[in-house]
Amino acid sequence: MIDIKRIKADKEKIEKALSKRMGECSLDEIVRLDDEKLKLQQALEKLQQLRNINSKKIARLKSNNEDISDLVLETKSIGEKINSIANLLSTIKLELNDKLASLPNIPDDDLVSGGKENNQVLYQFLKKTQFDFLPKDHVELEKNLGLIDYDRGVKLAGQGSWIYTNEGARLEWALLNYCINEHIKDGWNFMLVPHMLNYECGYVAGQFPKFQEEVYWIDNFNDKNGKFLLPTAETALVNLHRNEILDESELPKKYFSYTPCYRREAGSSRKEERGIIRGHQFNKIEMVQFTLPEESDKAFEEMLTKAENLVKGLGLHYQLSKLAAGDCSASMCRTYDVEIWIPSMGIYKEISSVSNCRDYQARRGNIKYKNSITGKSNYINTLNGSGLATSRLLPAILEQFQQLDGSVIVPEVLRKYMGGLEVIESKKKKVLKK
RNA sequence: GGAGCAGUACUCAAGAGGCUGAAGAGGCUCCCCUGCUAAGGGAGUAGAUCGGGUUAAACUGGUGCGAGGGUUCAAAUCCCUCCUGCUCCGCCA
Repeated sequence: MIDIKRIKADKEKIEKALSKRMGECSLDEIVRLDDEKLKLQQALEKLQQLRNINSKKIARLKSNNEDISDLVLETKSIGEKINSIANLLSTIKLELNDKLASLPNIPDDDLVSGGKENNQVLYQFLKKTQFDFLPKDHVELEKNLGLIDYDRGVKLAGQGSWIYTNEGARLEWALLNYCINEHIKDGWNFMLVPHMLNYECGYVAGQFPKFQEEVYWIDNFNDKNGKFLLPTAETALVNLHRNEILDESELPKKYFSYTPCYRREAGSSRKEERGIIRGHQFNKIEMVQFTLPEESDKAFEEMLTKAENLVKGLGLHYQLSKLAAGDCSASMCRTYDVEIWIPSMGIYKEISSVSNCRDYQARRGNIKYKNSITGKSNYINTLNGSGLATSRLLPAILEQFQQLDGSVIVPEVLRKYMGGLEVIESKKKKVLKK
């Protein structure tokens, strides 16, 4: 949610900034609605004041046994006016709120406009893997090595579902453990959150109302108390302090969580998203940080570094991309993606998306902090970043670290989570090295 | 899932249609006394939010007693719906 005062103070500038991500954009209607809202509110409050005064007067007269009938009649008609204005006001407020809530966040000044095609690669770690043999793609490797059972996944849950089997499950689990332990080492707070959330969570995160059809609803979302399966742990973590006023001394607050992410992904199966690259349920560890406004840029760098270090630790080739305004999700002011090299496809796939949301979600969720000097409260800043999407890391590891004989070298940092396993080999000649 | 009870500020709590602009206690802040602990005395303490006002304050109006509606000139108080907690019953890894 963008601050309406900011919109009114700086309309053209904000319109221009928003047009970087959504094309032509006019805020005239929003400004008009807010003006009208203020006018009605002032009229309403005047009448309310009058009614309060009269009511007191009635109480006094009545205790003296004086006649109150005229005053009651007059006050009653004030009450009727109040009702009609209040109704009008609440309609306008709803309309204004709908319009404001559907605006995306203001992209940072340094972002280029346009969509994905304008993303800039900032950095590459290591080089593309060179093979002196014909490398296999991850689906083939997963099948040969018995790591993923696609057929039975489909049998159990339909298209877009799979089963991690044996060493595949262990590798995935090792990746999760690796990430979790690194975050704990960095002093972040580990949270295991509910996977079924209420509507408010999606709204605060900025995913609703726009994307409310892209999550799985346990109940109908028209039902006020309906719940949905979270599409990312961000949706839960960002809501941790909803409607709270935190003490400045508690900040920053750093949380991470592991959850599967449940997404409909309707109609999005393409060739380069075969297999485990995109599905209806994938594993991800998500970081969320709550900071003072003046510290969110620093926090952004911290989270980006953390995400990158996790990939570096695995020894994988990746690139860092700065997203163009139109490619950032609606709630975010800026987003950098960590993208992993998938040799068989010849492309880089996102495994972490680190974003600064500034006060957009905090406004939606009424998340504030109290300034220790002025005693005043102000909106907090929120940031989020994957650390990391393990379900995409696994295919990258298989493809980048595959050997001529079809085996795959296990990254060193993962071995301790896999009983010392160094190489994943085909079942028939599997050897456990020490 | 069913039944009963409850939800008031940082915490506990009084409150049963107008003198509540929410008593009282604890806590917290400040001051005094004693003196580095403990104890005692005094003062302050609705935070939040939306307006008006101001360079900023001061000042000022509205909202507010779990949430949302309703009744009434007037609601913490009466009525309805919902949410949450506790107790009991049912079900159950």
